[in-house]
Amino acid sequence: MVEAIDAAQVATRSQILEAAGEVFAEVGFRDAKVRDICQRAGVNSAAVNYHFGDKETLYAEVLRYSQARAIEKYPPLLDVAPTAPPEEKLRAFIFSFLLRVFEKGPLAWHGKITSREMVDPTAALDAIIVDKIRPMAEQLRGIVAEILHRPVTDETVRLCSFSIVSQCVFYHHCRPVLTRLYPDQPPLDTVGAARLADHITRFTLAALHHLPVSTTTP
Amino acid sequence: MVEAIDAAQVATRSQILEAAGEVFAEVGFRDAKVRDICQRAGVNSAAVNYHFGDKETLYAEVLRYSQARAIEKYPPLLDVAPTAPPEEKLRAFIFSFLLRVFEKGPLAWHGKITSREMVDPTAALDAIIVDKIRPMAEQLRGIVAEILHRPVTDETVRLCSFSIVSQCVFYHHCRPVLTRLYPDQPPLDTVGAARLADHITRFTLAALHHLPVSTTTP
Amino acid sequence: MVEAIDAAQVATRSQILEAAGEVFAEVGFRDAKVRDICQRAGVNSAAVNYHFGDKETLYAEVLRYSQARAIEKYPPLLDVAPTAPPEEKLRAFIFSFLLRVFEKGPLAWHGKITSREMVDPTAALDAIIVDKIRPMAEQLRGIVAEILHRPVTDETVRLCSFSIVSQCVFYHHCRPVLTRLYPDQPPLDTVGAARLADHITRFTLAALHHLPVSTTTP
Amino acid sequence: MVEAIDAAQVATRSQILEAAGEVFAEVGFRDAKVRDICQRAGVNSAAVNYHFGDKETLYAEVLRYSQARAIEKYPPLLDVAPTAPPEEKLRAFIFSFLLRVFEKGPLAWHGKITSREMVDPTAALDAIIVDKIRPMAEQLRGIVAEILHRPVTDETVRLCSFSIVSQCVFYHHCRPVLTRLYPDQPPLDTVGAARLADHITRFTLAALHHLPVSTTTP
DNA sequence: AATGAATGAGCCTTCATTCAT
DNA sequence: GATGAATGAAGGCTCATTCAT
Repeated sequence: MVEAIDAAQVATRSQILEAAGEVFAEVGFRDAKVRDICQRAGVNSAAVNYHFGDKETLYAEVLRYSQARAIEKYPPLLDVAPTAPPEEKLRAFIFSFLLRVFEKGPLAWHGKITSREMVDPTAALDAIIVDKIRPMAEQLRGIVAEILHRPVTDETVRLCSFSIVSQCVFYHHCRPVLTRLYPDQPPLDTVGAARLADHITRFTLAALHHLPVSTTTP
Repeated sequence: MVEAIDAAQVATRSQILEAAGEVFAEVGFRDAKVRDICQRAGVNSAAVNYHFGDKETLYAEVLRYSQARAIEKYPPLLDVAPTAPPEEKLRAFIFSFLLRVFEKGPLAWHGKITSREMVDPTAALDAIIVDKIRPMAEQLRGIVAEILHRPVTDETVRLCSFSIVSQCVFYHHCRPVLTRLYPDQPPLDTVGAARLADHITRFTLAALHHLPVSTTTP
Repeated sequence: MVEAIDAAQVATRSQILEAAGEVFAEVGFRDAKVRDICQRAGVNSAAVNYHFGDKETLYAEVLRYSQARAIEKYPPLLDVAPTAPPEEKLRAFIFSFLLRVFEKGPLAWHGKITSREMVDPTAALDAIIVDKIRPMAEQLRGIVAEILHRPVTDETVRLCSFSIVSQCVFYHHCRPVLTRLYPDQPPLDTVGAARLADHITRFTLAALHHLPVSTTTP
Repeated sequence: MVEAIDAAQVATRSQILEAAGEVFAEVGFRDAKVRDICQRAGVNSAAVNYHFGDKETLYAEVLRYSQARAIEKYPPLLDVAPTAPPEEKLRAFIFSFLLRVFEKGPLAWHGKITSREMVDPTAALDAIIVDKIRPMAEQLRGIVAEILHRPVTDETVRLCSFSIVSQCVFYHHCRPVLTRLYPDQPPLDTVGAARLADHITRFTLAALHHLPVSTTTP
C-alpha cells in the first residue's frame, strides 16, 4: 500500500522528468515553460515546485538523469574486454558515444540537452563534468596514449583526443546546419551511427598510426 | 546636413550592432535584453525597435554583420595561391577558420554567436548558410577531393570534410567544458591558433593520406 | 482506547495552537504560513485544515485561547478585595494589564496578537470584544467613576478610561518604535512592568484627583 | 514642452502614490495587490515596477511621502510662538498630533499606515524614525522637562512623554476596537480632535503639575 | 530623428486547501 | 484519525514593444 503511494509519487516525478527533458531539449532552458512541461506530463503547474523546488533544480535533475541513463545504457566501452587492443577500445568508445548522442525515444533529448549545455553552460554543468565527462576524457586519453605509445600527459595525446571527441559531438552540435546543408540525408539511426563510427574510427586510426612527430612541441 | 544626420544615424546603428553582438555572444539571443544592449550602446531603449524593427531582426543583422566581417578579415584561403597544392590550401583553410573563431576584440563575438546559432538555430541561420557556410563547405570538399583523388560528391569526401570542420569548431563549441576540464590552459590567442592549426592539419593529412579504402560503402 | 485517541487528538490540537500563537505573533495573520505552523508543531501540513477547518478559524481559536489564558492567569483585579478603595483597584487593573501584555514564555504571544488585531482586525475581533474587552472596559469605567465621583456614563469618565488604557497598550503597540528610539532599554520583564504600573498609576491618579471641571461639555 | 512631459510623469507617480496610500492603509502591505493599486490609479500594472522598482520600494515611498505631507501640513507646534509657555506648546503638540492622525481626504491614510507600521514594522520604519519621529520625541521631552523643571534625560520625563504620546496614538491604533465598543460615537473630525486634544491636555497637565515625587527611581 | 514613458502579455512561484489512501 | 501528494488560483515581476512628443 505504502509502496503504491511511493510508486505513484515516483511515477509523477518521472513523468515530469521525461516531459521536462523533451521540452528543455526542444527549446532550451530559458524558453521552456513550466506550464508546458507540466501539461505534457499531465500534472498540475505547481507540481514542479512541489517535487523539485524550482525550474532550475528541475533542469539540473534532468541533466543528471539524462547523463546517468545514457551512460548506463551505452557504457563507453560497451562489451569490449579490458584486454582488447586499444584500437578495439577506440572503436567501442566512438560507437557508444554516437549511440548516446543519436539515441531515439525516451532518451532522445540527452544529446540535445548536453549540446546546449556545452555551448551555454549553467551551474548544472560542473556536476556533470566531475561525475561523467572527466572520467570519460581520461579514459579516452588512456586509449590514445596506448596507441601512440606516449604518456597520457603528453600534449599530443590531449590534442588527438580532442580531435576524436570533436568528430563525435559534431553531428549533434551542428545538426541544424547539417540538415540544412544536406536535406536529403536521413536522420541518423543506429545503422547510420555504426557507419559513422566506422568512418571516424578509420579516419582517426589512420591519423594516429601515421602522425608525424610534432615539430612544435615546446 | 542630411548627410550629417545620416552619418549620425549610421553611427547609432553601428553602436547598437556592436553592443548587441557582445551581449548576444555573452548570454545568447533569449537571455539578451534589449535594455542591456541599448544601455551598453549608450542609446535609448526604443532605439532597437526604431532602427531594426524588433529584437529578432536585430539579431539577424548582427549575425550577418559578424559573418561578413569575419570572413572579410580572414578569407578561407588567406593568401594561398590558387595553384598551391591542396595540402597548402587545407592548412590555410583550417588556420583561417580558427582565426575567425578565436578572434579577439571587436569581432570576438563572432565565434560565440555562430556556435550558439548552430546548436539553437533561429530563422537567421538559413541566410547565413546560403551566403557563407555552403560556399565554404563546397570549397573544403573540393580540397579534400583533390587530396583523396576522388569526386567531390563521394561520401568519403563529405565525411572527411566533416571530420575537419568538426575539429575546428570543437574548441569553441565546447569551450565551457574545456576550460573546466583543463583550467590551466590559457585562452587561445593567435599563436595558440597557429599551433592548433598545425595539429589539426597534421592529424588530418595523416588521416587523408593513409585512409584505407572504405569497406562499408553501400 | 477512545480516550487515548482523544487525548492524542487534543494534544495535537494544543501543539498546533501553541505553534500558531507563536507564528501569528511573530509575523501576523497574513504572513503566517500554515506550513510553518504545522512544521513548528511537528504535525502534517494538512493538520490545520483537519482540526480547525481553515486558517482563519485557527486564528480565531488562537485569539480566544490566548485571551482566556491570559485573563485567567492575570485577572483584572488580581487579589484586590472588592471593598478596597478605587485607587487600589486602579493600580491592580493597570498592573494586571501590563503583566498580560508583557507575559513571557508560552503566553508571550498574547500581547502581540492582540495588538495586531486592534490595528488590523479580523472577524475574530468581535467575539473577543463581547467576551473580554467590553467587560473590562466597563470595570475600568466603574473604577474611574468612583474616583471622580461621577456617573459611569459621563463622557469625562469614558475619556479618562481611554487615557488609562492607552498608556497600558502603548508599550506593546509601539514597541518597534520604542526599541529603535531607545535601543539601550532592556525588554520589559515583570519588574519593569511593576515600575511601569507605578508610573502609570501615579500619573493617572494625579490627573484624576486634580482634573479641572470640564468646560467643554456640549 | 519638456516640462509638460515631466509634469505628466510626476502626475503618474503621484497618482500611484495616492492610490497606493489608500490601498496600503485599507488592507496593509501584504494584502495590497499591485494590480489593485494600479487600477485605482488608472495606470498599467507594470507602472509600479517602472516608477518605483518594486512593491516594497513603493511602500517605503508612500510612508515617507505620507509623513512628510502630514508634518508639513500640521507642524508639531502649529502657530505657537517659541516663547510661549510650555503648557501652550504641549496643547499645540497634542492638537497637531491628533489632526495628523485624524486627517480626512487625500491624507486620510497617513494615520492608518503609520499605525500598521508601528505594530508590524518594515524596513521602511527606520528612515521615518530618524527623519521624523526622533525629532518629535525630543521636542516633546523638551516641553515636558520644562513643565516638570527636570532635565530632559530624566526617566520621569521620558515616561511622561510616553504617557502623552500614548493617549494621542490610542484613538488610531485602537480605532477598530473603539468603533465596536461605542458604535454611536461619530468618527472624529476636526472639532472632535479639538475636544479630544482638550481632554488629553487637561488630563496631562493635571498629572504633570501634581505628580508626586517618584519613590521608585533607582 | 529619437526619446522616455507607458503598456500588456506572460512566467515563475507561493500557498491554502483538497483528496486518496 | 491522519497523512503526503497534488491542486488551482492568484500575485509580483520581467521585458519587448508602442506611443506621444
